[in-house]
Amino acid sequence: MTDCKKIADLIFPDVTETAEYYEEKYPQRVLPEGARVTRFAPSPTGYLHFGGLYAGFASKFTAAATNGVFMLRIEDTDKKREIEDGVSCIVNGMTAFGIESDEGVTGFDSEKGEYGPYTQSKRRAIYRVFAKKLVEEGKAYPCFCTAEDLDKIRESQENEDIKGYYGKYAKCRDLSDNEITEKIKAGVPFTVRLRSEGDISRKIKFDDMIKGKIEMSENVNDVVILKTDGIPTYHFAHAVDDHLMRTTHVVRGDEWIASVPLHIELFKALGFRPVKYAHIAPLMKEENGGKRKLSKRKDPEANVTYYIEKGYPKESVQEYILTILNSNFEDWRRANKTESVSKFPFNFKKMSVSGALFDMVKFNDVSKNVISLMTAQQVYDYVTEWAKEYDKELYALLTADSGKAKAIFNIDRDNPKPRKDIACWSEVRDYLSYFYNEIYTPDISLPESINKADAAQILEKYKELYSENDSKDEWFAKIRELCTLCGYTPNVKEYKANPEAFKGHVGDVTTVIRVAMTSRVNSPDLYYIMQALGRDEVFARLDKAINFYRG
RNA sequence: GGCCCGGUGGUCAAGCGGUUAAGACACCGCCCUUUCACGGCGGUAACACGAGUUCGAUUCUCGUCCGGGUCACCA
Repeated sequence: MTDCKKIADLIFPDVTETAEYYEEKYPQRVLPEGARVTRFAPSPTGYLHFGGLYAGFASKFTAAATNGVFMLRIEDTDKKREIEDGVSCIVNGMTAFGIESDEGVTGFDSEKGEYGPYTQSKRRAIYRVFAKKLVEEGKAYPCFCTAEDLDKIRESQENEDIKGYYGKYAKCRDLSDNEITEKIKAGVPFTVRLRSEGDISRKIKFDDMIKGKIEMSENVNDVVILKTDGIPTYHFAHAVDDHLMRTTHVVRGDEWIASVPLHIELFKALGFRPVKYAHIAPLMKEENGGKRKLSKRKDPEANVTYYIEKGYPKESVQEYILTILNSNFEDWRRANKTESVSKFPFNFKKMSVSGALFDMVKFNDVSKNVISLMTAQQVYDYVTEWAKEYDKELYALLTADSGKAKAIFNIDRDNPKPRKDIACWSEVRDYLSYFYNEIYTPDISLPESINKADAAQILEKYKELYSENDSKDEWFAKIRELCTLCGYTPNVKEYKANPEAFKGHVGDVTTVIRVAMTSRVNSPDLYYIMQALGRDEVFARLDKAINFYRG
């Protein structure tokens, strides 16, 4: 007859508290009906992954949509993989993209909320209380197998359908009290394993919020719950933490589905009520015509700092994440053009069951739309804030004459059909380079349809006509006049009806002027550009172009 | 290999027994327009395959194939 109590005391001489103490310390939350308590629980093992942000948003939105609570918990139980500023990477990444937590870690060594600590390494004592309880009840036991022992077991299981520490492979499952006592007294390192009561022929069923009903065999593995250093594994920490923090819904990557039977068994063994799960499919990346998981190592866009460096506003990131997170988001957005995303009724049922391809083209489109709706002032503020850090030269240029900069950003912006030119702030330098000689590198080569002699003629005539005091209508009237003067027609329809009669139409003429002014065939309204440039610069560029075309 | 999940246009996706199989991005064309855009209209393009069940399957069942995940003292 084994004396579990004795073994437990032997293993956990440091434990003085009881499970009941913690049950009382972290009482059931008092929340409105249907409120969900969720958490984002990353490990500080590297930069914040876009997929992590994606899952974090899903957690955040579901809590927000139900007036629940959203927590940030740091899962730092693997000291080997941890990196130094891992926690700040996570916290900064979340604030940069506007995911605020109601409770949890707020920075290095700081947190808020009544259910903490929210950093697993600070919860060691708690885990040990519950592990001890399991040992006392005979539901867990010490295991003295070494890494080599385990390797051998693995090798011997090559032809086994079920791999792991169970049945005849679970060598330490039935050690006698004496053996255990001796080894522990001798200081032999050990882990604590769950004594699984699962049966492979029995099925467990659970209802995933996203994937629906799933049926799997019960867990049979005596998995380790406490490592040799006394720190819990993910599985054990998950059960203890989410129970004590009174989490109702666990949103996580679907790589966890396979361990749900284990988690359910753990909750049961601990006497906890299981949480509800929502397993999210991973974001994919296209490669050689195939799909693969967005990779931290291979894909720069997997790192959220990529979006910060490129200067994507957080609104764009949120908007895009929502479009791939909930299939009806775009419809909602069309119906609620200016509404804050926090008003969106987020719903797991509208989530994709399989992994979506991360589409940079679509993301840029979404971002252009978001930015097109901003005012010139907002754009200016965002750009300068970004440039201050990532493009000091641009920052200096913009802030030296903020009036000019805002006027530039305002071109074609304060109207019902704003342009959609900018996807991120790092594109701004190129977008407005021609307004600033300091960063402008002219390249006034013409499209093939226009020859240099004609271009030079247009420009020469235009020099005689242009006046910086013209109103927009007057300016345009002169462009039309210029067309006629040079053998072009101001009327596009007329040109199309009779292309032989003209060298081209007004579009060609403005293209010549546009190229001379901006080095591009595509730009915002030319009139305002020329206004912003000023008389001297306009003529200087006209002359320069004429000389260039005359050779 | 065992177990789990998935497979609708190039991409993301609605639809869940009877539909001309939505919509968005991309692409093409037209219209609007002083240009460039924006916008509007239209177009190309899809139910992986094979059997069932059914009066009728994209929708249900089974099999095949393909993709993904998982089988650690990592999370």
